[in-house]
Amino acid sequence: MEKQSEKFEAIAGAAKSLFWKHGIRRVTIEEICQVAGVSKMTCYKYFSNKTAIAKYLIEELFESGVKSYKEIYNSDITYEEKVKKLIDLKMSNAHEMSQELLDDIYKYQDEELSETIEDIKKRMIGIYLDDIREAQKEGEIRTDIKPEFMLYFLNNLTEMLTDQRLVGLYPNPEQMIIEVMSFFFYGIMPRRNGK
Amino acid sequence: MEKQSEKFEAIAGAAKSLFWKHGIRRVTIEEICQVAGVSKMTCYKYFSNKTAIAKYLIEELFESGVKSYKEIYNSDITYEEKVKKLIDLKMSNAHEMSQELLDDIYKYQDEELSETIEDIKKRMIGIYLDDIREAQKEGEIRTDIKPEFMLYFLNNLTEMLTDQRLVGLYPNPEQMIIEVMSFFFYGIMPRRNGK
DNA sequence: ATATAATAATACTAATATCGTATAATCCAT
DNA sequence: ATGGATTATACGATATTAGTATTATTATAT
Repeated sequence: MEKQSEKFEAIAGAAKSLFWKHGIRRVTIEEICQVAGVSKMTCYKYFSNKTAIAKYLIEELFESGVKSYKEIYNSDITYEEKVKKLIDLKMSNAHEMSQELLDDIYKYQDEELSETIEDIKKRMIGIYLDDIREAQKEGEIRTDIKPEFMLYFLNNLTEMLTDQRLVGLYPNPEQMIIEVMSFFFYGIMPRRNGK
Repeated sequence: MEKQSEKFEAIAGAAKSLFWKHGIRRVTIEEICQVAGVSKMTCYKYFSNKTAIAKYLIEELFESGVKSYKEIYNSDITYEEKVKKLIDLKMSNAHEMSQELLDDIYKYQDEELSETIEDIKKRMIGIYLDDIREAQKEGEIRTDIKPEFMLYFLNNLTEMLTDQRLVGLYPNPEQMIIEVMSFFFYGIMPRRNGK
């Protein structure tokens, strides 16, 4: 898998646009080659099969995702700001891999691909949980909250933020995020003084 | 092809949503059955094969399209109003069959399906041309314009109206249609008096 | 210009997927 | 309970796709 080759990128790009549109099952190698403007032989030079392409794309997506996440998490802003920025990030990247595509991948029933995704999920959860625990140590979050609960709740939150029934209640997404964030940090009790 | 059966509609609906999303080639009969919640045998009871389903859907679309068109064309409003309403109709129905789907159908290389579409195109052109000629007789349109040119130009117009480069020039689609319509009816010369 | 490496084009077989049908089991209204 | 419709399952025939081998073409460096 030698990277930064023009052909390699062409194949990856073509595969991504096709996979993201139709799922993996429906797309054939030859189709990818055609869109990439590359012969089948060249494709097999870089990837052993369709799964390998999908695996590469998913891992690449994960890596760039973690990179963006870490950039925000390690930046020198308040915790509240970080959470807000992370939510913004997640919302703007919502199209990156839709639930529909994930479902399609699972339906595709490829052992290796499913494992890759499970593995990535575990790694992401690990990263998040570590950071939550760190935040607890730093006094940013109440320590009597289970990190796992917090993570679960955050996931739920991002789902809520794309739910049209909620979105419709606010004049714009910004307003919605501010209100949800405020609830997330301070609960429903009247706001206390200071931080 | 007995219509108004529950199963029949389920199959047609499932096929439509799948075809419209992925094109015809990528979708299998069994997949349609699964989404429709119907067994394969039942599917074959109503349709002899995938092409037959697609053909039915396309013809149905055409018929309802012609119906909407005729409703507007035969209504008791000015010609200018009719054209505006027809453009509105076409724009709101733009998703009904995208150029992308049409391309996909041609790529699918099914003789019967291509013939069906060609046939429908011809019938639509016939209807439009007849109505244009009638409008010329009624004095609604200059008689020194070839009906075929007018039809060609109208098609071009509707394409323009979905072109983002044009859409971006106006605060809203309404404004755009008004300006384009005005140009269509009166050309670029300063507006004359009366109709 | 020529040799060399990379890529494309073509053809091909094996594996896989899909089609379309037959059959038996199941559901469901009367 | 019975008949009609539907499903579930299995199946062979067909079509598609995967992956590889071979030859032709193109690009590139010398």
